[in-house]
Amino acid sequence: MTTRTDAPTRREQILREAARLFAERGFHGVGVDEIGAAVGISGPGLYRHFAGKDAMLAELLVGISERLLDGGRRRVAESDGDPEALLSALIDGHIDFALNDRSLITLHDRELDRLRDAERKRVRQLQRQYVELWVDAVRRAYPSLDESDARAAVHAVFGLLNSTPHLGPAGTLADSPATAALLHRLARGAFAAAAPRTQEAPAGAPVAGAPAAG
Amino acid sequence: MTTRTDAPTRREQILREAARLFAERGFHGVGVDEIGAAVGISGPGLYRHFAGKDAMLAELLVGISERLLDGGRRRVAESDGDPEALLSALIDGHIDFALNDRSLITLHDRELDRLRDAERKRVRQLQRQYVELWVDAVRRAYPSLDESDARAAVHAVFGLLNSTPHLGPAGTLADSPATAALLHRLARGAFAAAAPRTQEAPAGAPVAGAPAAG
DNA sequence: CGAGAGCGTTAATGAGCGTTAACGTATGGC
DNA sequence: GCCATACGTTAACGCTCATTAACGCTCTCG
Repeated sequence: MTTRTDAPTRREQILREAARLFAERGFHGVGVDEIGAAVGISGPGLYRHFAGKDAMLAELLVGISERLLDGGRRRVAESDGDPEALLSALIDGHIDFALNDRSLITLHDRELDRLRDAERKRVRQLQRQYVELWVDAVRRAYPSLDESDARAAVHAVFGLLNSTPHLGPAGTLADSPATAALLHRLARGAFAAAAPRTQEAPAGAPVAGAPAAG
Repeated sequence: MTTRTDAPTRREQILREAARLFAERGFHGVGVDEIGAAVGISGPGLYRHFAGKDAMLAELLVGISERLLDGGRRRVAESDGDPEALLSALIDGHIDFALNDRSLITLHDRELDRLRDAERKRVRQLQRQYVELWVDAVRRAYPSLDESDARAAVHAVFGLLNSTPHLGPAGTLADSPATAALLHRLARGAFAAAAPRTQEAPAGAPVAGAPAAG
């Protein structure tokens, strides 16, 4: 938790506002004038800080992916070996991020295709590493899960945790500790149910309806 | 399952391709020429079938929302009163949709803001009704859940089920019945874990790490 | 003081794109 | 046979918008 005390630089200010606007109306739906206006300067003034609109998006997306991966790695490193605790820590970390940076979460999987090849590859690689980090943790906690199921479950739980933007306007009770705890329970419950009945992970309700789909 | 046998009309053809393209590159990222090319006509020829690009998006989004809500209502009507079975049926229905119409799922929560006021309101209203239908079903299955938690859980499970676009390119093993079954288990597990320990819904693993989020 | 870096401004440029105009071509009923 | 309708076409038009040009202001450092 390295908290910053110095004032946010103009650059950071721009990035934050751009993230908000991109999340609200999409990359193509936001004009540079609008971004400028959001920080009190107008239009082309942004070019003193960024090479272009694309560069802002790239920096945002790469930054998000790096932060997520770094956080995940840190938690793995700090883990004492208890797989359950590690999984809980990963979930909490992701929830923190999802609740505090909703707009970044929205961007993360929405505007990736708008990047140039180099940056898109880099972001995808970071995302992949983050996913695999989770997959390892999940499989350690639920050894009966095979790899592809674990990966699908991880993607699904990301979808679950990233649902925070749909919880209502930011700043309401939606981002309370209670919501964080609820999301945590949901994620744990999902993982527990992913493993097809094992002895060490007593999961799932007594199987009411036949779950077979299709 | 009202299967159509007659050939797809040009209109439908256009809608399907537009959905795919919008999902891939975003509404603003796709030009009318591109949509036209995808169905073998070019650019302005589309205007014989639609009033404009906006109209295509509107018809897609309204259509999705109506289909989802109708399906949900049908399953409620067909329910024999068993809340567990109803919830399972709703989940299966949503999974079917998510697996078979990935691009529509993607559009559903991504491009809503690009609609004009009237249509946006209509879509939101349909979505709200669909959510409330689920909330009712969930609360019947898990009476100990209070309403706002149930609603948050429903949104989260939608996020979980709608993660299918992230499962890899369509047509792979990702949209197999096994994946559907896995998603079903994940959703049920999440709901079961949402309710804070009740006697009738034996949920959750033996609470390994302290789930409190910081 | 004076030079130059850092930041902004407004005006112009130029491409992309949704939409409309104007103009064919088949088809099917009277 | 002929007119209307359905469905396309290509060629403008006009607007939006990212980017660049050209031009200040205001510090700070020598």
